[in-house]
Amino acid sequence: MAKQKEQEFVQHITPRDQDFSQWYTDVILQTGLVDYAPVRGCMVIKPYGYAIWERIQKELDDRFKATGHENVYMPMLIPESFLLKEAEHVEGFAPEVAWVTHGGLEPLQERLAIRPTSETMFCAMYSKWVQSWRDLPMLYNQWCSVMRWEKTTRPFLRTAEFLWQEGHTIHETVEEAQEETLRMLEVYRETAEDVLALPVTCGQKSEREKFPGARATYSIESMMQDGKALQAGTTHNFGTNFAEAFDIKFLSREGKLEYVHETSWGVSTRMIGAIIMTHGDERGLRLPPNVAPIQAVVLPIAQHKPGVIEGAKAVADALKAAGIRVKFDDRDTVSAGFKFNDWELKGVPLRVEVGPRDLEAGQAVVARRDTFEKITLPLEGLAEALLSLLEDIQKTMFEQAKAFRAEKTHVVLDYDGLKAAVNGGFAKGMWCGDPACEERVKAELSATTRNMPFDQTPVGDACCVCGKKADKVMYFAKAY
RNA sequence: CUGGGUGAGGCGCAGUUUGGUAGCGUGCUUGAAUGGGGUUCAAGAGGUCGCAAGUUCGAAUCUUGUCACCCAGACCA
Repeated sequence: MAKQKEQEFVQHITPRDQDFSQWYTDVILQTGLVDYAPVRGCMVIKPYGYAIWERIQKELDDRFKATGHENVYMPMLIPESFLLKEAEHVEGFAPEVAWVTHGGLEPLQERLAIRPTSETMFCAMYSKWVQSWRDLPMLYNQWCSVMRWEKTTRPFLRTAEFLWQEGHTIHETVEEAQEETLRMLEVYRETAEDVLALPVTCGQKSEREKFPGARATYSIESMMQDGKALQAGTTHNFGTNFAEAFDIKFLSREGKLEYVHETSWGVSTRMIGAIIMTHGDERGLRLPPNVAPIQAVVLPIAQHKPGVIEGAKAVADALKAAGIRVKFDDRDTVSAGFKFNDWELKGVPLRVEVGPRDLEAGQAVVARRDTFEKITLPLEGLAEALLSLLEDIQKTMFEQAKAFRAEKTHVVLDYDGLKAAVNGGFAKGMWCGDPACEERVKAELSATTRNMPFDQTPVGDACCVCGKKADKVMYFAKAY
C-alpha cells in the first residue's frame, strides 16, 4: 500500500533519470519558483524563488561589503558609441544586444543598448571620477538586471533578462587588480560551497572561453546531476584594455599619467538553477539550510483537537526565537499528508510534526529532507537540536554533491579517454594550449574546456586531444 | 538559427485518420464527514479547441500562413 502511494506521488514530477530536462522544468514550475512570462525568453520569479535569490543576495552582499566594496546603480541604457569603444567587447556582445531606437514617437539620434553588462558605463564614469592615485582603488558593485537577446532560453539557466550583481573595480597596479580578481573568485567559491553546498572547481578560462575584452577570466564550475558543467560565476582581469579604450588615467605617485587596471565579476540567478540541478531529487527540490528561505516547517497534526494549534504554535515561536527560519503551516484546507508532500517538494530541510500525542509526551517528530530520516525529539532543547541538525544537513548535502562529482570526474590520458569521460561527467587531462584542440573537442564531442584548476599538479605530459607535449591541467565537459 | 514536438476550461489530456457544433482527470466554489503520508461523498461554476485566412451547408478535425512554448544541437552567465 505504501509502495503504491509512492508511485502515485512521483508521477507528478518526471523521473530525474528518465528526462533530466523535463524533471527540471517540472520542479521549477511545481514548486512555484518561477512562471513563464508573456514576453519571449523572460521568466517571472515568484515569491518562493525570489526568497531564495534574496538569501543569495544577502550572503554575497555581506561578503562584498566585508571586502571593502560599495553598491552603486548605473543606468540601464548605454549609448551605442560606448559599446563600440572596445573591439573584442563589441564583437562578443553585438549579436545579443537589445536596442532602444525611439523616445516616444521620435527616433533617437543615437540608439541605446539595454545593458547586456555594464563595463562600458562604469568605464565612462570612472574616466570622469579618477584623477589621482589617491582616488584608487574604486571598488563598486551593482545589483541589477541585464538583457541578452538569447536564442534559446531556460528559466534560471539562460533567460533574456536576468538578475545579477556586477562588481567593477579599478586599481593602481596590475598586481592589485589580479589580487582583486582572485579575491572575488574566492568569495564566490566560499558562497557556493559553504552556503549553497555546491562544490566548485576554481580556475582560469582558456583564451577561447574568456570574457570579451578581458586579459584573463577565472570561473567557478559546478557539476549538475546529469554530469554537465555549469559556470556558476566568473571574475575578470581586464588589465588596461578598457582603460585604454575609455581613457581612464590617473596621476601616479611618480607624477606620471597612467592607465588604471580594471576588474569585473558577476554571479546571477543562474545560481538558483545550479542549486536545483545539484541537489534536487525524485521528490523535488532540496535546499541546503543556509540558503533555504524556510529552514523548518512546523505542522500541527490533528489540529482540530483542542490545544494542538496553540501547542504547535508555541513550538514554532520558540524555534523562531532561536534564530531558525520557521514556517508555521496551520492551513485547515488540506490534510497533513498533503502538507508533508508539499513541503518536501519545496525542499524545506526540516519538518517538525506536533500532534496531540506529542504534546502530551512533550516531544515532536522531526523529519530530514535530505535523508528522509524521522526522529522523535523532546520539546525541551528542541531548537538547539534542530540547529545542529541543520548544520549536519548542510554538511551532508555538500558531501553528497562532492562524492557525486568525484565519481563522475575522470583523469584522462588520451582522446578515447576524453571522449568517454565527457559523456556524462568531467574530464581532467593535460592540454597543450592549442585552440585547435578545443575546436576539435567542441566539434566532435560537443564539450568545451571549462577551466585550468589552480592546482596544476600534472596528470601526464601529453595533450589528451592531440598527443603533443602539454603542460596545462584542464577540465573538459559538456556545459550548460 | 537548424531539426523534432506541442498548442483545447487554472493544470494534464482523449477527440483530429473517417468534418456534424466539445469530453475526461485534477484543481476551483459550496455543504457535510474525515484529519500522524497527496481524505471521502454530494451539489456547482468554468472552454468553443493558439491566431489569421481559405475549402464546406457545416471545421477542434481538411489546406495555407503565422505566433508561442518545449526538447536536441549551434551560440552565450
